Amino acid sequence: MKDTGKSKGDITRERIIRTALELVHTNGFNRTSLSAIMAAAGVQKGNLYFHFDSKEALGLAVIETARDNYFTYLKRHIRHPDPLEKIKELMDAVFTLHCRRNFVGGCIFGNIALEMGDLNPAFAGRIIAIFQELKQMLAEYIQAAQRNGTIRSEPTADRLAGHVLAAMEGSIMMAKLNKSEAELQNCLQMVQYLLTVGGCSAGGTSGRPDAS
Amino acid sequence: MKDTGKSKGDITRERIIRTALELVHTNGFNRTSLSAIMAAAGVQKGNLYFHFDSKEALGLAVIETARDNYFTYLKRHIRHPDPLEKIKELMDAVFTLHCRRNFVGGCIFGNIALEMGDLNPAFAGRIIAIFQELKQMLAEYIQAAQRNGTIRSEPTADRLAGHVLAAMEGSIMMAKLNKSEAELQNCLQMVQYLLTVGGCSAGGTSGRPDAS
DNA sequence: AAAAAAATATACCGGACGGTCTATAAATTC
DNA sequence: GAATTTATAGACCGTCCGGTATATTTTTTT
Repeated sequence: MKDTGKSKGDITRERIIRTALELVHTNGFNRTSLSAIMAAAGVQKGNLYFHFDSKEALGLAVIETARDNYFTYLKRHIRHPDPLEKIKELMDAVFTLHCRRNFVGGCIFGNIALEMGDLNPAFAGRIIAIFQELKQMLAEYIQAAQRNGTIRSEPTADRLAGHVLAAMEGSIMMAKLNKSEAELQNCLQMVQYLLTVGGCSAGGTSGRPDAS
Repeated sequence: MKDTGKSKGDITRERIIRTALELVHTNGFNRTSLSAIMAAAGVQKGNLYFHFDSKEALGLAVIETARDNYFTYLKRHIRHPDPLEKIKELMDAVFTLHCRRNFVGGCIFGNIALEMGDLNPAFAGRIIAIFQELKQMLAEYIQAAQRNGTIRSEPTADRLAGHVLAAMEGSIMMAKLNKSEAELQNCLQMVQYLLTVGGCSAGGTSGRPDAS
């Protein structure tokens, strides 16, 4: 038969990754055992090791898939032409994701960053690159909004983007810990304050956030 | 002999906690094995289990000691009478700590928050309380500065404090991941922007941060 | 000094871990 | 349809894990 895209092995491989992704997201990498992945994916050990050389290799594939899912999801939710609105849409999309998960798991990239940052250079390198992508995405929107006049021009777009990303990760940490969206909403408002108050010419499309 | 404070057992117990604290800080709780603690503390298993009922009990004692060390350290480094300066001193003290560690380990509370937040309610509860203490500390300084006129009065002190704490944790995560203090310094500056720019009457003792 | 309590040492346990090896079963190629 | 590659299954291994049970030493009390 001609090659029609996905072979049986590909499907199994993807199912393993998808299953492992969910388990790693909620339990962390080290606490997710191969046997747990095998049981959840309905796969025997020999099969798993046919598709992946090691647990680390599977972990890297999981990170890659998580990244792809994440950016696909983000791009699907950022539709507004105005750059400042795009930033809000981005943050809102991220935070909605965590609310839907009932704050279980938190940010899988942040989790891996803290769990493996000091232990596995390969993992750390991939997470660094993913955060860099995210920061770049934010920085482009911010820069456009600065040219637009809807965001203050004083601190560099890069600096502002770095802070927004850090604040988001910190807020997600607090949300996971407290099982509450309060800190996520607060982050959204505080970032709006930081970006728009003082030194920006126009109020943009939504104006200043209220202090409710 | 009369009781002169620390018995031999107390000293051993403290040595175990101190050793475990360092190991947990750099490797995480789950990846720190009892045998590693035993080897590093020069203690046999029977001795360890004489002082602690379980690994979890030891972990809770470690968190408690880390908390005490942390607040003692902070209070020692916050000396300025001006509340806005106190906030800067606090952040600076925290960040200096991480620089001195060469960004290895990061924030032990944040680490445990992400590692155990979904898995161990006892751990999560203690970390929640510690972050609450920190937030309260920040909120008091912020509120004083708001009355002072050196910090804008619009968002609640509580809201601002929550954001500062989240931003700090996120920055420490990035610093640990990238082994760089850049994100810590950026956090300090962005927080100063957020707190002081727009709506505050006076420039305080140090004025606006430059964008270097 | 004897008795009691506190503190430390050591051997052991069941189980889970990541990983390897070999045997098949299924699909593809020739 | 035979050969060969791809894919799956399952038994096995050495190691380390947290925890227990017991023995021994040290300290304190009487």
